[in-house]
Amino acid sequence: MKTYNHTTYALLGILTLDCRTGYEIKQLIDQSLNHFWKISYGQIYPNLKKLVTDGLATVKVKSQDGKPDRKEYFLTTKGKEVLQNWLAEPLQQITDERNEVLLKLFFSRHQPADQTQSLLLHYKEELQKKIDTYKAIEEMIMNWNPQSPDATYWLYTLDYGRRTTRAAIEWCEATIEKIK
Amino acid sequence: MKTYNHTTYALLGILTLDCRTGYEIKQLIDQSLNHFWKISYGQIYPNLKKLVTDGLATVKVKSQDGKPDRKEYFLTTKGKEVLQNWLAEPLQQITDERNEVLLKLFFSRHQPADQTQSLLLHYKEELQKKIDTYKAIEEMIMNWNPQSPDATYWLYTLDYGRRTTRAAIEWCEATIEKIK
DNA sequence: GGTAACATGTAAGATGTTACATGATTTT
DNA sequence: AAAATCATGTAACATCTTACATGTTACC
Repeated sequence: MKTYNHTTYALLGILTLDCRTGYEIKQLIDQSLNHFWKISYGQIYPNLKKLVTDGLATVKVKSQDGKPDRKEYFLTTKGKEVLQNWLAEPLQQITDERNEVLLKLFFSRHQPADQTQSLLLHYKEELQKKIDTYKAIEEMIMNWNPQSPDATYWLYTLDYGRRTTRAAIEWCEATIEKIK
Repeated sequence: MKTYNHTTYALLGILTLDCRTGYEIKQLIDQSLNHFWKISYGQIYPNLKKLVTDGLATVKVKSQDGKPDRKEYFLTTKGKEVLQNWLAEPLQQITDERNEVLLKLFFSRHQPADQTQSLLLHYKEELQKKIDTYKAIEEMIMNWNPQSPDATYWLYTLDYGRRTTRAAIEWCEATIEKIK
């Protein structure tokens, strides 16, 4: 069985929603997957094209008056199959963490203690902003369609973000105290 | 001020330890930074070379009998400065998460509930293995040199891993329950 | 005799980011 | 008049992974 990259799977998943153009996909990701998955136009457009050549999607060009043309993408049966097969596959990586704060902290004996403290303080503030974003995402999901069978799963991913971010904030506080 | 990539900063940091060759660096990272920073030989060797051409390190070739030649790298004053400047800089990204489990979960209405449960169960098991690794890393740090001024910071990074992983495990348990 | 540990490296390919390019309409 | 929104895309570059290539010694 052929394998595709993660970007492809993300696109296949999003196409099961009513999200059809590159532009819409980018927006949806920025609004609801952004906390655990990012994607740029430089990935979206070439990969959408590839979906079509691989037979995973079809495309229809729609002219709109007053607005630019839209290229609407639709999953094929094969595309849906590939998505479901991927879901059923075991995980490849658990987490692909690359944490810049921890990298800096690891070498922090080479800087004064107060500099390390402000590093952690800054990090804590960013994490608190993240918590605020989660609130905004939750509201967006609820406004969108809370009865949708998708919504339940989306809220689970949010809960993950909240719990782990909260744990990280607590770690920040504890570590700032220890450094004092 | 010129900027370098993260791999370069990681190498500069490691060269402040008594870790001098590409091989040793790889080992150290696999043993103690691995939970938040990974690196491959394909990054290490070319980047070490670049450190020298950029004037951040010098290299001495040592012949050993019975063993292959070692190329030992040493930080220059400029190298130490670049490291310290980077430590003092504000963070570029908070976290660069790309979480495959969450990506799958986000689209999990396209698979049966029991498949999603086993996805989470598998994830939970992997997280528990991670907790075990933290224990092993802690022992390694304590055996190495617990009095070292570095060790304190290393333990902080470990604590981060433990706290956030524990939170993730709790989330797994709660979410598996909810899906039932 | 085989494998693990020691040791250095390259080449190809996959993947991702950033900046640029275009252009209409709508809102401020 | 300027900026934001809608909409599509590319090219250059940065970065990372994987597989391959090479060779010795020590241990089982």
